Amino acid sequence: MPKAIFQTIYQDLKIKIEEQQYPFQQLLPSENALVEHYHCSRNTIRRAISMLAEEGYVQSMHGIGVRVIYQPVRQTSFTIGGIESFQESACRNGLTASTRVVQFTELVSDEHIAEKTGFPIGSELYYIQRVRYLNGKALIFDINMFLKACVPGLTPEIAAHSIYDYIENTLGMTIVTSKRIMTVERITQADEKYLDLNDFNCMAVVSGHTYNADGLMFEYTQSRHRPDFFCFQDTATRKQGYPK
Amino acid sequence: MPKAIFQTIYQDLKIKIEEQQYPFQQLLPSENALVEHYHCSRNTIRRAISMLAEEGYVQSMHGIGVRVIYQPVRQTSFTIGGIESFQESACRNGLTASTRVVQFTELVSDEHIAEKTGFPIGSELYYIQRVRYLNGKALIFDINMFLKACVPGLTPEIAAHSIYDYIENTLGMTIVTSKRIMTVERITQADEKYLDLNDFNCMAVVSGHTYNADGLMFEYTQSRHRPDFFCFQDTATRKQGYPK
DNA sequence: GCTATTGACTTGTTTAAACAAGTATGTTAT
DNA sequence: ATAACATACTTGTTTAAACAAGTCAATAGC
Repeated sequence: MPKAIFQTIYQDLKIKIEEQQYPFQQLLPSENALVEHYHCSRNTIRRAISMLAEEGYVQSMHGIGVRVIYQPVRQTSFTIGGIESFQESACRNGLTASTRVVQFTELVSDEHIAEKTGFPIGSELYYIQRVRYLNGKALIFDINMFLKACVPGLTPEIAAHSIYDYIENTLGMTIVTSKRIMTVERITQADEKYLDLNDFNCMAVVSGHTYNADGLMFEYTQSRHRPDFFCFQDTATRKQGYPK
Repeated sequence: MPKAIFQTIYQDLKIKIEEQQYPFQQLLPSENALVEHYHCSRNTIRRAISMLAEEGYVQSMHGIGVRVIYQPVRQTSFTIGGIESFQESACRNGLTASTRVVQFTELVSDEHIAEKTGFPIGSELYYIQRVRYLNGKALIFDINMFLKACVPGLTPEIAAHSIYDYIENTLGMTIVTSKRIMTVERITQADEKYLDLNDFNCMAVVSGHTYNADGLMFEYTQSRHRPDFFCFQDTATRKQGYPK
């Protein structure tokens, strides 16, 4: 439900670019032209455009215009982007997804856990292990740790469905920022035990720290993907005025 | 060299956060307080803050303030971020780097290459293979393809040093946007031939398309990393007003 | 024919103002 | 005591305006 004007314009432009009404390599209408079209101020247009630029849809050129650099990508594997739940990602990738909870316990953060996850020593946590199935194949092994105080009433049943759905819709908590680190690690015994591995000896691992609307880190997640079903997309823009 | 005011404020706040003058979990001074401090408008302050939020340094909370969520990260392996050359990354990670050019040829894009790289069929390209050494170990295998028309006069000597340095400082071209895809792939014969692999049967692969200031894609790169020396960091923020 | 300049575009930066909306802390009335 | 309200903060959105700076093409002057 985008209520803000800039959100509406952003979405509208985005769709038009994806549908190639504004084709690859062409210029968008000038900011002033868009101001007339959408009946808003130039600042609002610029905000929408800057969001598109961040996502690698367009690129502004001083004195020239705004060029479309979006090209449709064929999705072959399981693509990760933004802050999404497993359900959302699976849906976007057009795959049938299911989840099996293989461990659901509580524990208290000790020195070793604190070092690895960033939870202060003594924090009470839920510890969850889940196997994710895509089109029937066991491809992803998820380890989640939640601050118990932030996610009260979590059950294995909820974990089997969607924890994010529970957090956002039942608890009414908003997820805002997620910091993630991608690495490639050797397979573990748990990987071998639970997943359908094809003689791979490595896994694509996404480790993430998630913050709620209060700026409190309430989740640490490690998501271990079988290499041939893993894909992560990113767009980087060069900062102007780099040091030196 | 930040000339813009918002750049200066952004850098100043960033340093103060990194030095923990504004510690983790605390609130920044309010926007109005910062307006007084920096003698600028609120919009300019907000722009600096929004840049920090994008990088996962702070998180704004409506009606409350702006919370610092930056925590120093220990850099264990070779970290990739932003748009950086190999030289820049190596320097930031405190490693000694060297490069060996193992192939330097020209070729013309055919159907197969066009499909994989996005260069139009018939484009004249430089094709370069390089082995990257970190602290003396062969850990990264790079494949680069450059639009010959955009990077004239490229030589193996330049490739052994820094192509980005040549592009930006000698040719005066500006690199603006880079779209990257991270995957994990099985090792190839070239990986085995050139790199010091420790019985890994996978590589961390970063494939990237780079655009210059004209919005023209002029580079396709595939960078193949030995898993234990690969790390990619990312910060995602949840979009408000998500569809439905 | 060539160069220099002008002018009409484009995007980039900054300001000032107004109002909306969320949060916290009072005080008041019940 | 508690609920309701006022109010003084906070950040969020939008507008209008002015000027800077980059690009491009037509034009004027040589």
